[in-house]
Amino acid sequence: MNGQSALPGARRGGARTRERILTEAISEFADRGFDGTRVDDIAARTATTKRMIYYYFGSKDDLFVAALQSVIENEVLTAPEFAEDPLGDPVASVRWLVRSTMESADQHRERVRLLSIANIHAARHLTRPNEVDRALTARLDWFRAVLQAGADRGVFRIADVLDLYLMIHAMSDFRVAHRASTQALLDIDMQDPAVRERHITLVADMVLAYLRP
Amino acid sequence: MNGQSALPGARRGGARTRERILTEAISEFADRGFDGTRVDDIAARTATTKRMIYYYFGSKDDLFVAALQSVIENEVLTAPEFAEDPLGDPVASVRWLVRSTMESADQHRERVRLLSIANIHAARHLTRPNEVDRALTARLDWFRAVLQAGADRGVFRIADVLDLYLMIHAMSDFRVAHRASTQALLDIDMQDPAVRERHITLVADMVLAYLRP
DNA sequence: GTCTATAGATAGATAGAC
DNA sequence: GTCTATCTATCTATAGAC
Repeated sequence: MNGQSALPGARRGGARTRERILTEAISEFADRGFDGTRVDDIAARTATTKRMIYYYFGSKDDLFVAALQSVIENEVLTAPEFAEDPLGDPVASVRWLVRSTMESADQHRERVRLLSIANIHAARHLTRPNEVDRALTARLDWFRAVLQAGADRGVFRIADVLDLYLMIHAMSDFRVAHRASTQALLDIDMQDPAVRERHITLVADMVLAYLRP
Repeated sequence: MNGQSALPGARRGGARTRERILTEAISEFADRGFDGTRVDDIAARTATTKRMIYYYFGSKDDLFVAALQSVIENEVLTAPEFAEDPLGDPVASVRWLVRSTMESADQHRERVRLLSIANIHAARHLTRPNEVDRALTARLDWFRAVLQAGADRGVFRIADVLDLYLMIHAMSDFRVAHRASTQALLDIDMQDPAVRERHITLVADMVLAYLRP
């Protein structure tokens, strides 16, 4: 809008640079962990220099905070809309939740790995933006309504929605975060789509069997 | 105790030094991750110097390999003997397996964290000593016999022993490895013994409900 | 087996011009 | 907003005496 840095072209250029840095940072952090990642390497993978990383993000820590927040937001915001009416078929709704959670973990490998890395550092990089908070609350509310509808109709027993949600996520994330050791110790290939389908069915069956009155 | 290096006193002293290094390495690696750990810091926590770490372990990588192997062996070797006869009560046997797996993860926090860290680095540090292999095989054989006994008696359906074992471990390890983020995101305190008991019951109920024909 | 001292490389972060 | 050049600290690993 003026002759200096606020021009649309400059702003777009800046935004693109910032985004490219963030993209490469996510990839490097996910592959090498926080301390294993070199700021120089991230810069080398972008079209710019290291100086821009500090210009936009201030520090390596803050860059990781931004990377973690980005992948979480991205997963939450691209999550499929609830395909099932919580007042419709409770069994189909639970199956849908399990499938979408497990497929989402598989598709957002970097979110799973970054969260795992953040936990090693006591999650000091973890923030919870309002958008994420809202999406999480909405998801839990939906799940609660599903369980309530099932209980009202006598097809589900009473269950703790938070604990169930936690365990579904535990099994989903573990498949991605512990891929290497599971291959080495149990010889299970979690990248195999057939194995994934088998696990989706297993987890859905476990949850539904638990919920049966 | 003596003048030279081959005397028993020296051997014991050396073994103690090596063990002290390993103990502190496990603690530091578990707290800070592989690249976040400083060899100097490990040395500072022992009664010796950094030089001894290289004398005994050769490199930081090999020290991590030894640390990971040590915590895995330690957990496997201190695991409780099968308290249940696989040909006895299948339901009680499954409950016992779930409880001992989940309590073991809680008690061997460093094993869980080191394995999580190893997975970030594609498990390149993970070895599988014969002793661990034998214990794992014995455990799976026992679980398979339990499932078979249950099926024979018509109280269990046919199930994949490996997948079930995997999911029990997923839920056990996740509780420890993702403690920080679960506290932040879902406000669940997994260090609370009451919560642990709730989760042990939940997981056992899920598995047993799934197994019901 | 244990120590002091240090090599050699590289990390995160910044100065300052344009 | 972007670049080159560089500071300062620190890291893994080793040399070499005892």
